[in-house]
Amino acid sequence: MAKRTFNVERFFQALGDSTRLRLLNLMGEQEICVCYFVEILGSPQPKISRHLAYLRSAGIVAARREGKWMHYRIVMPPHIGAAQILKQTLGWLKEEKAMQSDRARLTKACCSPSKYALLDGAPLPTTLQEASCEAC
Amino acid sequence: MAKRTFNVERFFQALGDSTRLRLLNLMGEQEICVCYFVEILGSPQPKISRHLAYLRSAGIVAARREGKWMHYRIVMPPHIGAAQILKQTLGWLKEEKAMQSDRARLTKACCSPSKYALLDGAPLPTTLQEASCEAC
DNA sequence: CAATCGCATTCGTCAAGGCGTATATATGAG
DNA sequence: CTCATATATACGCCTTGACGAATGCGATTG
Repeated sequence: MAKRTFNVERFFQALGDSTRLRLLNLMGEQEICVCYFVEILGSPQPKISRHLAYLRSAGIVAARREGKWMHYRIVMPPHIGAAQILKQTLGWLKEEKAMQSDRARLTKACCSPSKYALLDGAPLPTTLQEASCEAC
Repeated sequence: MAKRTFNVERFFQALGDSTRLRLLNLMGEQEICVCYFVEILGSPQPKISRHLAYLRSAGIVAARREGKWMHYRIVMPPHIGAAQILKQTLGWLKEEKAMQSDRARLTKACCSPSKYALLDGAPLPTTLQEASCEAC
């Protein structure tokens, strides 16, 4: 039920919020379930859901249901210019200290999800390549 | 009196408005006086001024006074990631039909500013390279 | 000095959007 | 069917920001 026609203003507006940038940074090339966002960002679950809905309405992310869990992933906008901007933004975020810290916490959480009440039993992020468990 | 610390959210928010994108597109590599924006966009002058102030506060444009006239130009943000995004966005805008139309009208207006009440006597945009008057 | 020009700012109004809290919905478990 | 879990949405409150209309301000002109 995302917006059918891509909207440039909406696209930039979606990037104009730090919570949403943190979510995009965590997704990167992976598909992640909502409970991980809640755990890593330490924000209330409704807040996370609302921002994910915003990103969905802007055509930047897509959701997939798996049982009780919802997985979110980045999708490239149909607009080629926007897709380039998005890629560049994601690359830029990777160099930000705060964003690296988020990603590090995510990696750590993935190594022992059972230690986090919210994550126990939840599906792990998929297609995660760049970090293996030797970080633990 | 622009914001001293560059703000990433503010940067993207500044790009999330079509009027501001049109202004940035018109500036491109030139320095343009406010009356040209008013003439080309056909918007009320206070509206133009407010959006230019927003872009200034986001650290994307700078203003220079010359007598009665104010000239605006794009300045690259101190943040290297933002600068790249901005450049890419400007390149993208050049390919948009509506943006090309704006630029065409600007070029035409520059050829005979005396035909436009608002522009008569106003300083021409400077460092305009890519378009000469053979368009007329 | 006063008038005018070019532009910026203020004011009132309205819609969008961010937040926390509470509640609804969907799925799986028992 | 009932309950618990995971997530989404609704609600009320507040802030931001977009707009038109009016006004303020700096600079040139006479």
